[in-house]
Amino acid sequence: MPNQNQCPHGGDHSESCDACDFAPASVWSDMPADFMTSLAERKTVRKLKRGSYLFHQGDPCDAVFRLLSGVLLLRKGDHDGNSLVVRMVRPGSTLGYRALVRGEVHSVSAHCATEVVVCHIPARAARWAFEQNRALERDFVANLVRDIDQIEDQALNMLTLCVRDRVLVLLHQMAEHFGRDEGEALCIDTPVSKSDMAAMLGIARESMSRCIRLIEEQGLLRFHHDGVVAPCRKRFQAAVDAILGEVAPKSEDDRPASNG
Amino acid sequence: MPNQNQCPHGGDHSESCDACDFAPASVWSDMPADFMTSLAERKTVRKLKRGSYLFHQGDPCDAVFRLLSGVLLLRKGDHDGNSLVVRMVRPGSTLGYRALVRGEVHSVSAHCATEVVVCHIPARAARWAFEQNRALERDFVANLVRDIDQIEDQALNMLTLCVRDRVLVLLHQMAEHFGRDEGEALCIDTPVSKSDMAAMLGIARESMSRCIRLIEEQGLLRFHHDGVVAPCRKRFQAAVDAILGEVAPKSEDDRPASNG
DNA sequence: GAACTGACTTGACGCACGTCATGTTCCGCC
DNA sequence: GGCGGAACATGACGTGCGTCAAGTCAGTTC
Repeated sequence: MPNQNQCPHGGDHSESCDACDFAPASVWSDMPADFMTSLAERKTVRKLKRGSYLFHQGDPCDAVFRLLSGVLLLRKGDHDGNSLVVRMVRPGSTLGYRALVRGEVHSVSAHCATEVVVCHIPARAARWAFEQNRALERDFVANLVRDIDQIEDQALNMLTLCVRDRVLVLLHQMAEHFGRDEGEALCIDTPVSKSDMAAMLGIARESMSRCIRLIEEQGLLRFHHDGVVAPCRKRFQAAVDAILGEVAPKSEDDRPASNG
Repeated sequence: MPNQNQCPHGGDHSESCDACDFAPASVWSDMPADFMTSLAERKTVRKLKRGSYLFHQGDPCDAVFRLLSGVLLLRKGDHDGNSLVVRMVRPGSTLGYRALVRGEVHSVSAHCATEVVVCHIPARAARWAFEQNRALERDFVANLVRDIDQIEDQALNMLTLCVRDRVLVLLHQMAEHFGRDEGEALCIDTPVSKSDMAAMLGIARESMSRCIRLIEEQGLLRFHHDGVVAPCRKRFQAAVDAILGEVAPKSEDDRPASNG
């Protein structure tokens, strides 16, 4: 992968907002400078506290957002405690695009799992940007497709896996973005609470607790209040591979599968 | 060796091929005539028997398809019996677009629940079409977004609803497209078997059977080998409303359902 | 420190649903 | 007609997980 263009926020711009969108590995990263400057004039930065909402399910969609820092949880259902977390949004992602395309209302609520900083791009500015720049739109579509794939995979996991396996898979996914190696071990700085994780998996908080104990007894992971540690990364990886291997064999070999 | 009637351009189907994409309520319907003519030269019609596959999970994506008649089930998992049905594709829909965007392989298998006729549009022709016609691409993206919403709703239902409710909701969705009024009653000509429905809901076939008996005892529906009948449409509707009202307190279901 | 509060844990219990095993019905085929 | 194989149905049984109810722990406030 091409390693990486630095953020050109060399001090030309007084606000962090002006720098935000030049982060690497973003749909915005390849846009011409004048285009970005022009876009920068139309956007603002917002900071939200943990627990607050960026937008609610049912709100009209009047902007797209790029998440600069923190973690958002997209919740569906009643915007009170019992909702289900559809997706976790990490820094660098842009959201609200779907509702923009639909031109309707948000189908999810965006809940701040941590303190959050977002770049707010008004719908008109976003539409203008797409009009100006077809490559940008293409990138968004590609993101959209990735989203669907992810959602489908997740839905499949939810339906086919038991709670223990769901927890392991979720933490494995989190490790991709929040994990760091420490010798043999793998430390995952989970940005969300255990309750939130339960909501992401569509399970009861109590089940989550029981499951945590089970996983700890099996020696796969150790849970602390500020994160999760896999004492042996390979063992953890092997466990996850075993889970996902069963669901999607994907290989060509037609096993006899003498079912029944 | 399965004898898939691969129907090349020519023979009896050449005419229907040229006509196929001009069906109303389609992403293709607003395209200029010369554009469509040009596109028509690049596509072919294929006919597949019930039970065969249009493409398999893992196959490279080399085309998009528009379903002309019949019903396809997009399955995920092992391509044997135990797979889960991710989505049902009805005539008029175009599929394979996501894999085209990704430029990778199909993430699902397309299984013919009935005899099926599709219009086969090679990937290059599709890309050419998008290049030529931005509105077409926009429409596809809009479809994509609708897909996501649908998948998310479905996933939410799967997680939150009990089996009985899932069955009722599924049949309610089917009624939108395959239902017809007969006085007080509502007849749903289900294009898929009960086993397939079970796979769509992620439940065991036996659970489906038990659930059918329960629903019949409650007088909501009556199942026959060639379809399902709701003796009283309003009562059925009320039952579904009660189910969805709890889960999604937002505004009512607003699907154009313009396709026939 | 004590009291309070929210996040998490633990146990008891029940039920919905999957699994296994065995009918039953339907339908094509010789 | 009778046979054989799908598709479906039914019953027995085990269990995973949700629910309820209590208990523990950590961080806050006074």
